Amino acid sequence: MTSTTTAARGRIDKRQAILEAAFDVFARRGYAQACVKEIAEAAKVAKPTVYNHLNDKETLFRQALERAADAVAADAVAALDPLRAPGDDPRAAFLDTARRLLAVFTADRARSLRWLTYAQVGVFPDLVETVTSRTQTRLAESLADRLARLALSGHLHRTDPTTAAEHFLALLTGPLEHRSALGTREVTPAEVEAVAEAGVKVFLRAYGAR
Amino acid sequence: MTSTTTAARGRIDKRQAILEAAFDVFARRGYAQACVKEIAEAAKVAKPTVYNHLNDKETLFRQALERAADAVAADAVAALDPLRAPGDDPRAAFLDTARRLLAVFTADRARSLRWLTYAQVGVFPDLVETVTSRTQTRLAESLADRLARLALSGHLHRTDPTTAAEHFLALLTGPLEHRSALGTREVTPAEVEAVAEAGVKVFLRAYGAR
Amino acid sequence: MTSTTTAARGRIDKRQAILEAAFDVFARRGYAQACVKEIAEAAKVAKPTVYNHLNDKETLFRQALERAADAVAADAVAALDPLRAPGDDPRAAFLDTARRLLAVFTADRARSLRWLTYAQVGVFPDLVETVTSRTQTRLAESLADRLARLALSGHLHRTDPTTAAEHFLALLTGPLEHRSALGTREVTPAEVEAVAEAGVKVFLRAYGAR
Amino acid sequence: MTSTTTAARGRIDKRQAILEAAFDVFARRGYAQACVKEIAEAAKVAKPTVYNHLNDKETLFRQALERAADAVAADAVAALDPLRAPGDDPRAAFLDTARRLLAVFTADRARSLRWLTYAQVGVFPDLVETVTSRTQTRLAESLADRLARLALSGHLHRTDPTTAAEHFLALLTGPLEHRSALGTREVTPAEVEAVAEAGVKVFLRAYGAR
DNA sequence: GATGAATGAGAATTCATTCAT
DNA sequence: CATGAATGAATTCTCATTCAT
Repeated sequence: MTSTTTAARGRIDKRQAILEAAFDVFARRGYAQACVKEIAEAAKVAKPTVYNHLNDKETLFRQALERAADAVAADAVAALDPLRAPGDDPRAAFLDTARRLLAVFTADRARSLRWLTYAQVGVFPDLVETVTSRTQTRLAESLADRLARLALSGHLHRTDPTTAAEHFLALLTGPLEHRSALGTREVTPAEVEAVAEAGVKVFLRAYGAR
Repeated sequence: MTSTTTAARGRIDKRQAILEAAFDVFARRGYAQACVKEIAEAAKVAKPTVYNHLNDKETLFRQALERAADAVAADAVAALDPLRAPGDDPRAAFLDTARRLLAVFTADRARSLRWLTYAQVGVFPDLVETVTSRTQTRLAESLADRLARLALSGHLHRTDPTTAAEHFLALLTGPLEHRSALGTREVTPAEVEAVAEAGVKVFLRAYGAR
Repeated sequence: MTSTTTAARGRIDKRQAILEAAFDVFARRGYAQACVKEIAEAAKVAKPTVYNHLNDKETLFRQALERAADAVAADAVAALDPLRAPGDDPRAAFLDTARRLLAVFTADRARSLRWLTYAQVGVFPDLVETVTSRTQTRLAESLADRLARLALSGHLHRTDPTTAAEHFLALLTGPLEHRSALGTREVTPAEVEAVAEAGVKVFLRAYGAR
Repeated sequence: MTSTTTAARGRIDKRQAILEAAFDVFARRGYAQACVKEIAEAAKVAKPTVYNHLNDKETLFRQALERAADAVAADAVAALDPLRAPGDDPRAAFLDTARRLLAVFTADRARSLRWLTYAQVGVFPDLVETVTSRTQTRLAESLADRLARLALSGHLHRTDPTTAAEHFLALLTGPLEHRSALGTREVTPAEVEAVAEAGVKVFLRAYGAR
């Protein structure tokens, strides 16, 4: 009865488990240093099973990264929610968004994704395209949309929303990357808060109404 | 006497040649995919010679990266020169600096250095420290120094120069990385110019005097 | 009743299909390079079905070869028909037989069978026995029988018919193999005809009456 | 002093040893079943050394076969020597040659070479070309040359020496292959002698002077 | 000090074969 | 009986590293 369902789910589950394990191992070791054997063990599957589901080490890597990229993108875009209905005080909405975005960016998954993507720029350039378009670009565009509405409603100075979005994100991620030394140093919550506040302040001074 | 000198210089030259070749090959292939044989060939030396000069593949990598980091850092810090004596129009000085910095960041060496550093975050975390402290940190601090002087001399609003420096750099590198898709897409000179101008404009609107 | 019959026939058909597919794939790839998956696909069956019908890859190979050997042997022996009632002109009968035999030997199935048998001489020596006894030996003996009758009836010189049969076959297959470079080079019909004629001529000069 | 010589010879020796071991192992196991590890062990070398000298398993196979082919060819051509100066009794010279040729063909190396070549017809067709041209073709042509001279000197009937050569060889190898069941059955010296005598007898009856 | 040759360890990938359905 | 999924065992090949010259 449920047997087919179980079987199908079992297969899907196994695939998911493999991709998850793969992302973890890749994140820990890097693409080349990670070996399929270790991934298989982490996913509690036999090595050939990995090859049955994902033909290549390369495919495995790509799929794992794309999956992570989608998840990160979803989180990041969700972080823009406060800007939907900013109420009277846009500053609070921006600050809220900033905090949420920084939380997403400092989370393990996003950090690992950044590393892995960067690391393979030379080897799989098209993968970088895929990942960045699913994360950075999508996020930047969503943000640009919000900023455009805010400009229309008089909450922001009228300028190119694309550039404004780029700047908002840059003012958050730039200092964060700098302080965390590309994610190798722990950043205290206080520091994160400072980055958020400083970023929002500068952004609003440059782009705020009037 | 001269012979020893010549020999010593020859030895040093060979070492430099190896490190240079190593950086090129690592940049092209990535750490793990690069093989010592290829590096030796690129440096026109026999493989054991590489091992004579640099004990390990790891050592080779570290030294090559540190060497490149020093070069990039020197270029970047030099790009701050216009801010030394900004004259009457700080905007022009900032713009000049911005253009120079972007030129440095888009150059091959800096891009490769970024990739390689990011790529090995998981494997050699301390290397990231070394490289970032020699490049980003040093650059940020030099810039902060300049900004402090400019604030004192009334050319800038008085705020934390460290944060201001972070923001200035972020406003340039963030959009650049975004548009170049981490360096995989070519960025036109016009776009670079646009990034410089937009960044400087926002920076000055937020940090400019008055 | 009918259902059982149908089922049984279906089963047998499937078995035949598998063996046929197996022979094709083995012929194309060789024993070791051929993989069961490919055979299963060629037979339009699932892999485990192959194992249900034929326990082993080895069994599969043996059966496929034996089946092909029987077919080739039947063709070859049939090619001797003209020698049954040679009429007044034995030369014509020999020539006819020679042409038919050469046609059988150059056909794909016989060629593949030869290859595969030879190929596994070291691995399955007894298989060679089985196959050669079903093909070469059987053919040589049938031919010897015919030659004996022809000798009795005065159409041939009286000699050991076994040796004569060997020689007749050798005079055809030897040059054929030589000219086709073991079957890798295409042999034109004209060349085949030349081989047949030269072989028969020499055979009759040596073994013909008087 | 002799050091360089020793080193160079050492390298050459090692290469020869590898090729020899390879041929043995291939002959015993067949191409696909033979594993490089075993070859390396047989040659008393580390596995990578094999790869240093011969890039591929395929290259290894080809070189080993070509080497063996040259050796076999040399032996076979040498077996034709008696035909050079046949004296008054060509029959004796042919018989001598026949015996020698059969000795070459029944020797292990030639048998293995035949197997291996045949076995890979489907996989490396060009290798078959190479090997057969170095052995069969070369032998057939040398023999044809001798036969032409013998025809000119009146010892043989005048016919196409190429065909005659093919027939001579076929009359020897055909029965031999048949009786040895492609080399899997032992053939007694008496049988070999019988094959030689019968072959020569038939050949001379067909091609002898008058 | 520089080099050609050799090696030990390890990794991706493939495949015959077996479960569970 | 037929099949999709899973696995254990092997095998080819690569590479950092070390000798011997």
